[in-house]
Amino acid sequence: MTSHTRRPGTGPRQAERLYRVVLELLREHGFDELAIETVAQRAGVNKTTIYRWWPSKDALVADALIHSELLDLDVPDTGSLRGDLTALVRQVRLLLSGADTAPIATSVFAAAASRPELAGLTRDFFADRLSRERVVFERAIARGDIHPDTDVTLAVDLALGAVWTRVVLRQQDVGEAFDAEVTDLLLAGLTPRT
Amino acid sequence: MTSHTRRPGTGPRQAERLYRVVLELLREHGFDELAIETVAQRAGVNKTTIYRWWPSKDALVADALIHSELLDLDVPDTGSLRGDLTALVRQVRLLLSGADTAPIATSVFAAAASRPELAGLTRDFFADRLSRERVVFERAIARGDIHPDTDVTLAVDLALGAVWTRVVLRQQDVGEAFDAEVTDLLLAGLTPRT
Amino acid sequence: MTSHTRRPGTGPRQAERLYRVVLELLREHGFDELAIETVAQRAGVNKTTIYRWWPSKDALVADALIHSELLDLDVPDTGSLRGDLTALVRQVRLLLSGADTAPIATSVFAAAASRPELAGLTRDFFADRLSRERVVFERAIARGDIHPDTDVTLAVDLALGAVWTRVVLRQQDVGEAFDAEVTDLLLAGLTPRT
Amino acid sequence: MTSHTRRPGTGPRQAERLYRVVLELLREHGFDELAIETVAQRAGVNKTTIYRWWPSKDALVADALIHSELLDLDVPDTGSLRGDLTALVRQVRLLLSGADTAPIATSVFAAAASRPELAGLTRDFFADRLSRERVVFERAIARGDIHPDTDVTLAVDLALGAVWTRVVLRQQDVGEAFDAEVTDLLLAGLTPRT
DNA sequence: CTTTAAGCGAGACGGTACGTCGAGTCTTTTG
DNA sequence: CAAAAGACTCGACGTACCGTCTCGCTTAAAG
Repeated sequence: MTSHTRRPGTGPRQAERLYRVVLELLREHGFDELAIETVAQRAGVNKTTIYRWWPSKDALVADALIHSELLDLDVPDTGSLRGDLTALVRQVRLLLSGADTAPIATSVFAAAASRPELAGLTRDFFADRLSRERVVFERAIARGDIHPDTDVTLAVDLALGAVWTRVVLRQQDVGEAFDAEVTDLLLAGLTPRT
Repeated sequence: MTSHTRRPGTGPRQAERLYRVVLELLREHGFDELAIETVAQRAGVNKTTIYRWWPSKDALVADALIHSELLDLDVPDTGSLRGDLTALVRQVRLLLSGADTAPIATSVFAAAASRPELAGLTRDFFADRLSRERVVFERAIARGDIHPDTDVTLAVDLALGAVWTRVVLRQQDVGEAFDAEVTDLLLAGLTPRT
Repeated sequence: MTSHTRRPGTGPRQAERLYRVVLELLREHGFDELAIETVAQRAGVNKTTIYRWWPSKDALVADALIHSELLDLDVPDTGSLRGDLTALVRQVRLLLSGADTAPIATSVFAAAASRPELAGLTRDFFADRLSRERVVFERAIARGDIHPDTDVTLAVDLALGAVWTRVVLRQQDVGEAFDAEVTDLLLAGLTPRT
Repeated sequence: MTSHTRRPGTGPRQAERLYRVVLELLREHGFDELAIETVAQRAGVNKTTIYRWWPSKDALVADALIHSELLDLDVPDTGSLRGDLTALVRQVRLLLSGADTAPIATSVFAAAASRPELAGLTRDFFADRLSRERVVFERAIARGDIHPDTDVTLAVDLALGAVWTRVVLRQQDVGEAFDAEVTDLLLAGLTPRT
């Protein structure tokens, strides 16, 4: 995220290639099955070279993810809180259940539960998301759609958590309908009563 | 959960001891660090004996958890939906953040994301919970507190997911206040407007 | 050398095969180039199995040598000290310069200079030899050929050392003539003057 | 030994420093443990720089030794063969067992057994010594102390070898007495009988 | 009360990946 | 443009667990 300015010719020359392979392998086998040896082989890079630059598999994976677009977030601006919320839920749902992203995202965020180095990544990722999702709520407050004191974090946690629970814990497939349902329930809870 | 009726003298004689050790080790190091060799050593049981009865670490852990009281749920009946909901959230929160249970529950449920054998356990566990939590909502419907068509699963997913998100993904400590906040927001979403 | 009586089915089952391979590889490449991985591969044995029984390459090599006939010594009894001495020098010369034995013996004894585990082997080997060579001198003393106070160790060291120096340090090929020359000079030094 | 005459400013500018470090490290850890990487680090020189000038560790060590005074020999001239011989044996003994020189000399000469580049050094060293030790014997011959046809090489090999055997192979500490004993035995063998 | 099968302990093994070390080569930058 | 710095490949190291197999001893219920 920060771009360390290094003396030229310095730093891991094969980083790009490695990141690509890491993401591929994550997609194919998930985080647990990811072996550094495999990364090295498939990238045509020596194992030693990997260990020279990353102290652990976790660090490498974290870097690969940070470097990828996988965790990028589009802050929606549809004009209504309902539209924006639905869009947010949809994004998370796709991340956690899309064929390409699910194996990566779920296995990494899950692994983060017991791995300090990934925990950092995960915390940052969700904090970063939150700070940008906040905008959506601020616009809603400005429009008078919801109460100014709304606990944004809590709302986001409910929405995000619903997706995680349904998709990861209950292992059920859900579609667009789910986005709407979550939005509805949440909206009902947030919208001030007349 | 099903209790296989075996001819007596049949089946793993050391099961109890093993389950105890597994839970101890899960508590101390989490699921990832749990090694069958360690279980065998600490239980004073030969590794072969474990493999005779359980095909994998996952199966052993699943059995140990099923056999324990760790995942038991007390269906609350406080007289009000608010009270019941708060109690439910509280239980989950304690499970996922209590010093004794957190390392076990989070590491196992997280691991389930990529391990079929644990996935079954997890799915069953949450399905089982859900079927019993349902009662709480049925009582509320009977009392006329919420609409009869309420999507109970969705409500539970929001509540449960909020806890998971906050505690596991954001890695933040929360207390009783959180239970109430989640309950409030949810209740507001569920309660019919005049 | 001692044959540990073990409970049956106990101990390294592949020892024989490994010893054979170790000696082969020593012969082909010398001690320095000997890699445990290579031993394992060529013996069709897993690396782990080797490390289970021998703590180090040195220990394995030591065992392989002890187990072999390579270091065996034939105590000569030709009737004269000259004959016996010549035979002894000859044996050492062949050991240190024979196509089959030289790479093994020289590389191992040389390596012993800086490796405690081989040092033991080497010391024992030469001590053992000495104690048996002593007989030759005792017979000579009995015959009155040499003085009873002859320093046997010293004499042996001169003989043995001459071979080592010429063959290993000077890297010169020598033949039977050398045995006789060494014997002559030594004999002249040992034989009492009239 | 040969001092390559180079155009000034050409050639390894850090040679002196490297030689010093090599000798230090040899003294501390012996030849086997000597790593080029360590030499580079301790000398504050890049590894590449070393490889530019020396094709291998062996070559570097050989040069370092040639450049040092460690292998220098003082040709003794005490007036008697006995005195000269004792002095020669003494020198070798000190070289092979002195705290400063032993780790270097034994580990390098031993390694030479299996390393062509060091073999050259070793051969040269002992050949050079021999040619200078020869003087001692020539003086003795001139004095009529020993027979003109004396095989000098053989005599030297016995003396030198006795030290190597005792010190390196048998790993025993010896003192001045040893020098005298070797000398005595040898002298008895060399001196013509009346 | 004994006998017989289920359960178990003990020991050895092949296998995969780990994280590290050092050798030696190649490429890029700098003085 | 030569020398130094930096990145790299390669092979082996010694370790940790995995999961499997064989064999012979316990032990407890059923005859």
